[in-house]
Amino acid sequence: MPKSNNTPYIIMGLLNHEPLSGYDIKKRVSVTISHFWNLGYGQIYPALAQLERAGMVTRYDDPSSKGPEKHLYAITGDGKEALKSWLLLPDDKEHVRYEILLKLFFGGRLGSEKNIGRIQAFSSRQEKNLKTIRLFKAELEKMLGEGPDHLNYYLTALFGEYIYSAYIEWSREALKLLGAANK
Amino acid sequence: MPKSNNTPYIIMGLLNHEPLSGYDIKKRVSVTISHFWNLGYGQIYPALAQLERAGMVTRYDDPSSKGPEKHLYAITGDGKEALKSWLLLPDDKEHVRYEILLKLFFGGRLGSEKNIGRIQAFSSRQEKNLKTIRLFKAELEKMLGEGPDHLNYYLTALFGEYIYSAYIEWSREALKLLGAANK
DNA sequence: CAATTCATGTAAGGTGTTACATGATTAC
DNA sequence: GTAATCATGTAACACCTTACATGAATTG
Repeated sequence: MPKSNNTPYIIMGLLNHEPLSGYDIKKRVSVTISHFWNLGYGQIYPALAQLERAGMVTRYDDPSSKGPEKHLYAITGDGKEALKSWLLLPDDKEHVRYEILLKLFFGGRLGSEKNIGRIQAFSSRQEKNLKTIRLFKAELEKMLGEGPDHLNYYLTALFGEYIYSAYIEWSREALKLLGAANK
Repeated sequence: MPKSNNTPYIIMGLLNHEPLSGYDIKKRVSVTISHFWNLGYGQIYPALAQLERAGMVTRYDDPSSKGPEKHLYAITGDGKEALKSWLLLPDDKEHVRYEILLKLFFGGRLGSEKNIGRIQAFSSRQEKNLKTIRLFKAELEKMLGEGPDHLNYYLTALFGEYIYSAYIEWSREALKLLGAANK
């Protein structure tokens, strides 16, 4: 999805709570927003350098770090402003890409076994995702009273729960239809 | 999502039924698989040229076409083989990107009005998508007896119905929670 | 007669993934 | 002592989007 470039805003959104290193950012992203928007190191480190050049964040070295040097980044006033204007913009439509549906769509002549196996693997993957997001959601539920942020975090976890459940329900229905056609 | 390069296989999958032009392919994609994998002209035309060079498709000019010249492409034996091996490969995990969740996640301090408006716009969009996919699904339902392909097409439309419905249900629940927090 | 659709393609630029390179510290 | 984790970054490449360029035929 070129032309969006949300990467710097994701970073600034995280830095808006506390200073973090590139490595920290990657971990935060992995456990929270990676379900709906993932980032790699190859995006994070260059974006941090660019944000620093633009005066959106400032860098300083963590004195308490052992081992490799740790660079912490903090958001500046300009960064906060930029983050806010981005938040006020309307959101672009969602982008999805399901290779499983591509192979299902074109794989009618493959025999139902192949298609059944494919859907079963998909369903198992989604069961795992559902478990993960439910743990996360349960954590957030405990903190719902603590300010407006937690409700919003909770809503994104709830989204995941709805979607993963829908994947699983579709799988069950699809397997039923394929099984019936097989006889 | 670089490194997948499913574009040529999508094209060959479509050509496996009948010869088509680049323009035709774009239209087919739009009404069928665009819900889970879209392609632009900037991908289709170069991919067709490359497939021709690789001997996967052959090109000939449509004699019956009026106006601009129309180039039809047909799949070759090599192309059919390549398509089949791709179909037998396991599928890569799904890739999703929801800008709305990004802005929800970071937008807790914006005030619930903004967040409510965002979700309402999202929900309307999904209502439209749901209507579209239901029309498509109804068409396919009529043809379910006509060979194994139609069941598979139907399953992808069913997927869309499940997902769009889940989006809408989540929206309703999220709006309820935001409304309650607002009081 | 104006707008839309038919029809093909290229070029530029941005985004995202993967592999590579490096090395210290901690846990088992 | 070996594996995993901490930690930073670069480079190459592939992919995708957008804008551009062109022009005929059809529909209202």
